[in-house]
Amino acid sequence: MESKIAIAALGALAHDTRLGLYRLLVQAGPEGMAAGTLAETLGVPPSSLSFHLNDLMHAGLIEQRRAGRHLFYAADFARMNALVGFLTENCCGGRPDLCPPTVCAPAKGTKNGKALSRESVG
Amino acid sequence: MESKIAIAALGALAHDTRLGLYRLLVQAGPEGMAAGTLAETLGVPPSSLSFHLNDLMHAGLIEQRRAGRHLFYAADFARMNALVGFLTENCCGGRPDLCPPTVCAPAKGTKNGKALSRESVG
DNA sequence: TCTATATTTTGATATTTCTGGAATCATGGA
DNA sequence: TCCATGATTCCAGAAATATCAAAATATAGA
Repeated sequence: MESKIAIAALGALAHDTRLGLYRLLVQAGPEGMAAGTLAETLGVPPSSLSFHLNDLMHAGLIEQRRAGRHLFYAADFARMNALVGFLTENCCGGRPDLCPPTVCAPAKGTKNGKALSRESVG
Repeated sequence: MESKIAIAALGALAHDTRLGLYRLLVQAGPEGMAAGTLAETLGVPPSSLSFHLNDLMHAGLIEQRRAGRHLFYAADFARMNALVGFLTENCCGGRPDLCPPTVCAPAKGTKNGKALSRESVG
């Protein structure tokens, strides 16, 4: 049952538009952004935007809140943290100390845009 | 270009069989497991197994190595760490200190099987 | 109510991904 | 060589996803 939740989240993020949306919302923080702003920023037709926002919501990765005529969306950080925990669960049989240093270790120095660039991906 | 890499990794993990494979390999550590053992453990037909292992390899999430007649697969932890960094990059506009405490924070207490269960997913 | 704005839902088509049996390839041992 | 084992590739049908124009819905203000 838990893995279904994880698969929904991973599948939701595994798409160009939705990944862009999610990363925008991570940057925006708890305040989030209006649908219209997101559509404009990413250049996505309104119907497509709704489709993808809905996908992210069903996956529990973002939340919706109304402010007048605008609908704001914000990232749900707890879900992401839970997802990462699920993926690395029981790493090295639960004995990460028996593994090489870089294995089972959390990412470092990745809060400012250095992640997944050439040096870490090769 | 970077986001294509992330999408490949996320899409690879967003599938029941592949997620099961990856999590098995995370537990197995750097030594990895033989294809046959994986097939038997998950009850997947050989052709399907190859298909999915290949997907994970193309996504850079696992590596292959031969030992006699057996092919061993092992998780590539650096790629996972880079992926997590990419997803949480520039969180709260790069000022996580201005956000509530649980936002932008790395997952905690998730090395032993507690992640993505009811208390963290709600 | 009427109109304008913001967003979602519908629906039909196009594209991609998944599945697993059969054939093929690679290795090690007799 | 020949055979057995371990694993991959090929293939075609089945299933799931993506796209976006058009219609529908929700809200605010005159």
